Amino acid sequence: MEKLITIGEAAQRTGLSAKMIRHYEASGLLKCSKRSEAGYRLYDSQQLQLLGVIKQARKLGFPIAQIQSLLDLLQNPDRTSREVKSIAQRHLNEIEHKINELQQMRETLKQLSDNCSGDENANCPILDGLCQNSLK
Amino acid sequence: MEKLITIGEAAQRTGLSAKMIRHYEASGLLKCSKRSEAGYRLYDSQQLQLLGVIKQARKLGFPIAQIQSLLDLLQNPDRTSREVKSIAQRHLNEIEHKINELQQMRETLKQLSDNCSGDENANCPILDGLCQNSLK
DNA sequence: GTTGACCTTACCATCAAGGGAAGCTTCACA
DNA sequence: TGTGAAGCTTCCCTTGATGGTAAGGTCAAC
Repeated sequence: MEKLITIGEAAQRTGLSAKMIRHYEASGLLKCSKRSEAGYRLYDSQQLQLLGVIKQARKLGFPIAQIQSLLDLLQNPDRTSREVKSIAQRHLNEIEHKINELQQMRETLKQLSDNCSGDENANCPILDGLCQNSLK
Repeated sequence: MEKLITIGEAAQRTGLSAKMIRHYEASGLLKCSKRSEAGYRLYDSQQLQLLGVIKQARKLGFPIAQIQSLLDLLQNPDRTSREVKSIAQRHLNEIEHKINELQQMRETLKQLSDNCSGDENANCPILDGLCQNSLK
């Protein structure tokens, strides 16, 4: 006899919020199979495990759609690690792209900021930089 | 006699989309002062300049609310560069925080990915990593 | 005078997350 | 047995920057 838990306990165990567990369900990630007579969602330990996977994947920044694919692969014994790695690689590229964008911003902003005295004076290289005419 | 331009030309000159110029106006960033008889927005060169500032600031990732403050300071002769620098510094911290988060994700993901053979095998360290039981 | 490019407003979607309302259920304790 | 608190349900709204689309008015060139 499998122990079933309510959404609140599942939330506590996984570190997700009950709100988000319902949201993931609505997004098609993990449909809850059982309900109590009163309509409460009931999760077994396998589903709890999958919720844990969702939590970990979100922590790594995977978008819902990719988590969907990962969950599918996880539950498919015919998967290949190539398929999994491909998803991870795509996400890794995405992450690196974002890092590059942010580093670009940081460099530019840091240069402007370093040139700014930050005192009572109205003159400001940061504003000057923003006014730099890039108009066509 | 100042030359006035329509939103389409302003968009072209600044690199913003007409859509976003209207959006910035709705957000209170830059209200367009003049309309043609037919109701078309008309921008003078000073406003075009400010739109350019908005464009540059967005390029650096500043959120609308901070751009609001920057525009206010830009147009206020009594500003101090300290105020400007403070805004830039806050945003810089924000950027660095995001970079750190992403780098964290990258490291973890890269480790998992490097351990994955990416072949026909079903066994996959990436999935194993995601299943890593973090349940309470 | 018609066509095509441009403008207007208004509404909807994205993405992950959360807020809050209104109403039902469960449980513990007096 | 009653009551109150805590937990659950669904539904709708908000965030932030951006884009899409629709329905309609305007302007200029041919």
